[in-house]
Amino acid sequence: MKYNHKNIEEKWQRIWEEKGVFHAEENSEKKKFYALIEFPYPSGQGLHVGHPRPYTALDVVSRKRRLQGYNVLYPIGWDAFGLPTENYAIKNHIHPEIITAQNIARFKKQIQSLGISFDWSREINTTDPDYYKWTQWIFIQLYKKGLAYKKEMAVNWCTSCKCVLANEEVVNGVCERCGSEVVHKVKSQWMLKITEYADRLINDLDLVDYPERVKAQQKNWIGRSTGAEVDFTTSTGDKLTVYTTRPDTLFGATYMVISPEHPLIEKWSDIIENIDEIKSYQAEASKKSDFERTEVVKEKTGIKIKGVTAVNPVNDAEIPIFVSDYVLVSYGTGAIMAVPAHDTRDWEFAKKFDLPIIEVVKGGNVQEKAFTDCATGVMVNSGFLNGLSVEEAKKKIIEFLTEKGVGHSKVNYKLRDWVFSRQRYWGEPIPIVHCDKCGYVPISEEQLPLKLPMVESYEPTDNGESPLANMTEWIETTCPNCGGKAHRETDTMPQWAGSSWYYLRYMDPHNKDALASKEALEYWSPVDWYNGGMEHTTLHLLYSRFWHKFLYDIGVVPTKEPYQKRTSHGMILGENGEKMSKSRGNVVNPDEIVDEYGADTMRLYEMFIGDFEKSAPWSPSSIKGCRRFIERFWNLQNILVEDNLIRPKLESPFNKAIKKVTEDIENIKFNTAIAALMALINDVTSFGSISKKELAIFAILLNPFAPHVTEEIWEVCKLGEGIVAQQEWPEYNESKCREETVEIAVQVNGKIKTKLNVSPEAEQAEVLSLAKADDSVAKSIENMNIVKEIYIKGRLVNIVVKP
RNA sequence: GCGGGUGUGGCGGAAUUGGCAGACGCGCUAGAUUUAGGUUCUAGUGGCAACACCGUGCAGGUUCAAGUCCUGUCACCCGCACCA
Repeated sequence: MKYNHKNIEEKWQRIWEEKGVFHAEENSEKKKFYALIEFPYPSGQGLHVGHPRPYTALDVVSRKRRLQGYNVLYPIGWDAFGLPTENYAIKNHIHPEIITAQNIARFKKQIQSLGISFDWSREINTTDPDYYKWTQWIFIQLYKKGLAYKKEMAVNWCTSCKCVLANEEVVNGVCERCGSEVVHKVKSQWMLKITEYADRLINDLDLVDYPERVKAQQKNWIGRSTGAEVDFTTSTGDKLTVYTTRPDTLFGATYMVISPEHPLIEKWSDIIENIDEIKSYQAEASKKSDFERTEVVKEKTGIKIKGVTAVNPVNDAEIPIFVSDYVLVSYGTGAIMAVPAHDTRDWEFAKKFDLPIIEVVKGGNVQEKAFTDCATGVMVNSGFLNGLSVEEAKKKIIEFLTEKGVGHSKVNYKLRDWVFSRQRYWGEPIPIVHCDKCGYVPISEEQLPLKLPMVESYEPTDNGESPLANMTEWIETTCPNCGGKAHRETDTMPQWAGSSWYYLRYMDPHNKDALASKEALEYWSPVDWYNGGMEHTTLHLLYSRFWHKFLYDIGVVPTKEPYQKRTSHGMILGENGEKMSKSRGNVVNPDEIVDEYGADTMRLYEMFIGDFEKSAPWSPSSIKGCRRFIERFWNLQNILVEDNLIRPKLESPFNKAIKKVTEDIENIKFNTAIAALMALINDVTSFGSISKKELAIFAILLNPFAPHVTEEIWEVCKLGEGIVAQQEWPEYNESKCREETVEIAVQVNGKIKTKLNVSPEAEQAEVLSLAKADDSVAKSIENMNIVKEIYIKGRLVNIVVKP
């Protein structure tokens, strides 16, 4: 009876689909469980073996939850807008819609061959107008609440994609997607005020169960810092405001630095004596790409502004002002007070330009290097702050500044508002028109969806306009407000738009009147378990938390947070330990594995490969071990006996296995759950037979990992009513997990001498006398004084002796 | 520099409150079955000639007992980074 995975797997996939076994129930009385994986981008490459890892993991959880009596929602869809499809369309002159449909068909077939228990009746697609209607609707709500706004600003411009990027999409100064150079370009862009939610995005992390590394990374990205804004007056009579986290060091501020883009330079252009020099510095700074600006170990550069000075508000000292690109225009106020004694960057700058360094916190040698690690120090050279601790000085100086009206405490964030426009074709059209009279006006909600027009060419234009800009008939429209002439916005939304709310659509995917019904949102919210990649922590995960909080504020969703629990899978690497990629030539296609070994083997190996949260290299030979296990399981029917009970000898192995598998799945320790099942099969085969009852339990335990073979054996061996997927998850009995005898170690002075088989309940005296009866133990304690005797029940005894 | 993480056999990886290091799998060795290869089964498999001894990145410490706790240190990975 050789196991024929092809016939059997196809058969069960067909049965599940026909019976709708994995469809989430409507109006159910059962407790709900909502499991979510990040929906894939259907690329032209098809799946590689990394994709199924998270799908299988949450499939295991979902299948287990169904067996535990939950109404489970485990959906899938397609995040199908995006650049690769558009680029392929341009190259091959095929409409992106057609390519998307082809790619989806391929992905779907591949995923279905794995037997993942997705509810395909709820499949969604972000490029479907019935879907993006609601993406546009959310944008209009954001606009109405003042959270979407248009701004002329320097944006990240990818020279190859010819498109604007969000800060989050720029990695090491290059485009995250294509690796090309990113430069700054001033453009009018749609922006979303994610910064308004910065505090809540940090604080509400306390409400959710995310891995520490995810929380830390989000907090780090948002970058909240508490400090003060301080106004310096200048010799021109202007106010120059700086942001500092160390207002306590104000007496040590010996000069100021403003960024090359600071607006006061323009204002002072007639007064500054060396304006030409400053202008050329500005020009140089603006030419630099992000890549050059972020290059490490760069020496500080800068120019002193001649003809303008500032006055330190605490001691009226007159100090010089410099222009330098080490001060960023986009953070704080674009200007700093420099305290070289206690800041490394200021110190380097001061040394180079020979500026005074005044120690204001005792403890370091500030002429040698900046003393920055000074949170516990005492203030010196600081007038009325002298003798205070840093903490006290901070409070006191803020009081002082506030009273004088020259400063106040201030919270700052590294997080920037979200650049939301893309100059591309294959995205959701932004549902706004511009009217000369009324300005920007959203189109009326009845007119949604605003569909993408069919065009001949999707080429990005060289002048930085979207391809839609050439579509005159589509652009020209009337103003929904005044009925006058107006033209449509030609930019589209970024790929992150559709994925910022898709989990809500799954709850009620066919709803025509709302993104989802109130009832569905109430019943299914929040997502109970969301698994996704670490690379989305500061992109998708942060963006969707922001949108969700907004929807909560306007009363659309019932929970503050979208995802209750987040886990993150490790990457599956190529055989050579490197990241799988086409260019490295180490990509493994799951189709080959499914074809040769079957979906069950593939699934099992994906889960057994290593710790789910860590990356692991693909190993073709290790897969064989999983196939062997499936076959050994299948062959259990050869030693099946008719008994319908668990035989006493196997009570402990079965109870232990149930406990281990039950707990390990919850703790995302899939690898050890499988190891426990392998250990169980070793116990059973060495015992020599398996009863119907035992095989039934085994089949249910293994079912979440290997659903096809377990269904088949259930049917062939007539193990019970219905199919495995409709059974109940087995219970274990803690007291029956114990063996009749346990092997305990016998140590003398912590060194193992022998091992004993005793009852787990054996008393100390009994075990010790047995231990001392052993030859090697007796030899070790001969002529020695016994100092101490330790007995840990079921584990070991240790006899401590001294000469 | 800041934040997070990881170091255990030839390989992937196990190890509850400190309590037998190496579960489970791969690979390897030997034997059985087979015409052969493969498959399957049985036994073995941290190092070493060893029942001694040595072994969880390295150096100390606490303890009857340390992969696990403490102090110091090294290496690697991920994220952020001239963020005032």
